[in-house]
Amino acid sequence: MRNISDVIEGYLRQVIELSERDHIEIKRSEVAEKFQCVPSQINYVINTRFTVDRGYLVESKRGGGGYIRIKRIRLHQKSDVIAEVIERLEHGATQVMAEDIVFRLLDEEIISKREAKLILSAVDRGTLLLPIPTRDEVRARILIAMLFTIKYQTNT
Amino acid sequence: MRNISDVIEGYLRQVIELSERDHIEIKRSEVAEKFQCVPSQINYVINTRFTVDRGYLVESKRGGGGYIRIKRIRLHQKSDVIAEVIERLEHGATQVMAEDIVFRLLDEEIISKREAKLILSAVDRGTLLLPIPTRDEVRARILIAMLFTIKYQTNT
DNA sequence: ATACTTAAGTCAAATATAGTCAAAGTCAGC
DNA sequence: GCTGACTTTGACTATATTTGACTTAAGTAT
Repeated sequence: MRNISDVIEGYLRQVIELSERDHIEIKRSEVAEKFQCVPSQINYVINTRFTVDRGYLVESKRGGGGYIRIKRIRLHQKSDVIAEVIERLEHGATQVMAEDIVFRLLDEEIISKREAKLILSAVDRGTLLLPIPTRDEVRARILIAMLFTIKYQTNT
Repeated sequence: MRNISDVIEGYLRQVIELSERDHIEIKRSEVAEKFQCVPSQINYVINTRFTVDRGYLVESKRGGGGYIRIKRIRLHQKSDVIAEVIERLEHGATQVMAEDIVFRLLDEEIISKREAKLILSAVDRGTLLLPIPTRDEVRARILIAMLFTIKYQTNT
């Protein structure tokens, strides 16, 4: 039996998927009601699953007529996605950040599944086996190096 | 009467066998309950019996809705070459060694040109930026991790 | 302006899982 | 009986989720 957070995540993803626009607007209390949970659970789902690293942007408004708006950031220029991602890595990368980024690149079809696995295995904490904060710094450098390789790749 | 670890191993094997999918998900506490043992016994069984060498890959998640997922993996056709190469890496890898190995894998058509570049960029001394001998050790671990990924591909 | 109403946000405690590690137990072979 | 490999056990740790009390912001009525 799955947990409710994953169910809500799946629901929101689907709503975004089926939407004509590039963003959706939800009412926190309604979604909470639909899934029989407290409203702050929706914040939890959004904070843990709809992050910038995963390619989402969230805005909201309180008070009467309030809403939570979730946008999918789909950049069609691959190099833009990579450049953006590299910028986020400048100050070190935790394993979770790395995973989010790699899954996003996979999702955007910039890398293949096999390449994703390759990258993730390279930057896994069990592979690097270095003390923090060196580990996060090395991880960031490896990711940046690999992303550069992908970005400036010749088609041969 | 066999020991409980063997019994649990047999049970899990059977569950995998009967499963439609190539992986199963279990709840550690439920299996422990079923066999009247402490939960960490399940970890013991998994660590000693469902290893990569025996063709399994294990993932898990903690917290509410947590699980342990056991996957079967399929050997890459060229796994012998990879195994041989990994052996050479056991005691650290200089950049030159890494390059030799990657070129050989490319030559044997085990990896693509793009993958070769990806790997080389990850283990470049300018990327790792660590002092010797740590650098050669980390480089070896990264290479081994990536080669393992190539060697063992899951069926999905 | 001020007070009231309606939302969403924050944060920490409670809960639910799984992981690690080392001590203690078991058993086969010498 | 002794030794070593393997197994069993449980205390402690790590991580993810759920819940609710309290806070903050925006709109509305007086």
